[in-house]
Amino acid sequence: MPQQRSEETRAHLLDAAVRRFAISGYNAASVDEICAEAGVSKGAFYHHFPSKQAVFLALLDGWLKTIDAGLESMRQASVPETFVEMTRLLPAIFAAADERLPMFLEFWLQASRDEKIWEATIAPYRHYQEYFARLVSNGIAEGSLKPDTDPQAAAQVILSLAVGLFLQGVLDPHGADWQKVGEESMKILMNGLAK
Amino acid sequence: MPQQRSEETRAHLLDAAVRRFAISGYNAASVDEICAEAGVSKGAFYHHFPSKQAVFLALLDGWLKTIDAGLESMRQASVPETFVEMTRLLPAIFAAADERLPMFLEFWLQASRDEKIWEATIAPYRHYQEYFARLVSNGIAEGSLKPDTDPQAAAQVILSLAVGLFLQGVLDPHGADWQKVGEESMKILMNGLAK
DNA sequence: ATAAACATACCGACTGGTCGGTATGTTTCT
DNA sequence: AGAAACATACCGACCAGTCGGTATGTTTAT
Repeated sequence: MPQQRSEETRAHLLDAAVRRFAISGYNAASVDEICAEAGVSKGAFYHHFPSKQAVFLALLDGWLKTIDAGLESMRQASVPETFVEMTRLLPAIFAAADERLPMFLEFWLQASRDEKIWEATIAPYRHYQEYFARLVSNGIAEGSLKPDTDPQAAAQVILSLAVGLFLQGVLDPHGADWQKVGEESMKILMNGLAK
Repeated sequence: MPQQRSEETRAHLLDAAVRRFAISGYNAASVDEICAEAGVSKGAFYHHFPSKQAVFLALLDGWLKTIDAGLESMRQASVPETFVEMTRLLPAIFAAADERLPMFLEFWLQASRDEKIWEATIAPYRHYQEYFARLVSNGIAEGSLKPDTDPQAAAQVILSLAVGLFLQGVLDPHGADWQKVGEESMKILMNGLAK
């Protein structure tokens, strides 16, 4: 019977890793720490994962899939109004991050210094920008958006705003009424893009 | 006349620290590394600074002063148009950061986990938000801005956009035409806020 | 049926290396 | 002389990853 615990142990390790990474950060959280929290030995850790980075990448992969699933279900819900989609998508994209965003950011920083890791982990995020750019293009074609809007740039602005909002919101949770700021930012964005 | 080359050595250490922090990051850059780049010994380092963190705080302090100076000179230039001030201020605020932003972010992440460090280092940034909020309030009073705009929230949006833009621009320098994105974001922002 | 042969899951002591910081010099200026 | 301005050697803690070993399975040959 203990033989069958394999998957369970792996799950425990992943779960413990999330918590420790979220609390201490990717670098500060030691493998020993994670093992202690998972209640297993270091041997078990290295039996399931080849390295510390591998656990993080496994977690990251899971979040990316969650986000993609959210994006897909949103696409299938087929709300015709592009702006409504936009405003609903921004929270959805970051809902899978929440308190885990700081560790993701920490990893982002390290990845930005290592091109191989960057390409393998962060670069895939770029397709969200393409999605927003398409929404903007549709809006222009429909005539609901200002015709001189650059879709690529606008998409970048939307994503930048989202990143900035959540970055400040997560790292400075007591600094502002983020609910209100979120609504206000959407209002400004929509006013600025609408024809 | 100060004894020996004390001030010069200190300057060399600060200069070396900036470069190493920018290249390797705050944590990864070791004190030995910084000393080697500065061409002095570890003893010299700990003669001038009580700790590794102290060097970083000294650098941070310098940047904050640079930013404040830029803000002040901008205020004295007394451009009456609030929006013009705004669009000019955003680059000014981050001009002093540029390639040093990643290490600042790394420190930000660590500070967010330690309230004392946070209050001493990051919290003072909040006064920029007050400044933007005042600009928005003025705009509403003048009648050039939508009257239902929440100044605090709008200021937060402006700062969030700036943070998001520069974060993406610095960390993903090849990802977009950041000049164009910057202009586009200002256009959208101004359109969204103007009455 | 069962024992031998093998595979998987896990343990925990240990290693090699790193790094912030310190203790103890030595030199140089006043 | 004596204090400031360094230099050098070293300490102790930490930490990712390794490795020999064990316990608990599963498969295969008889």
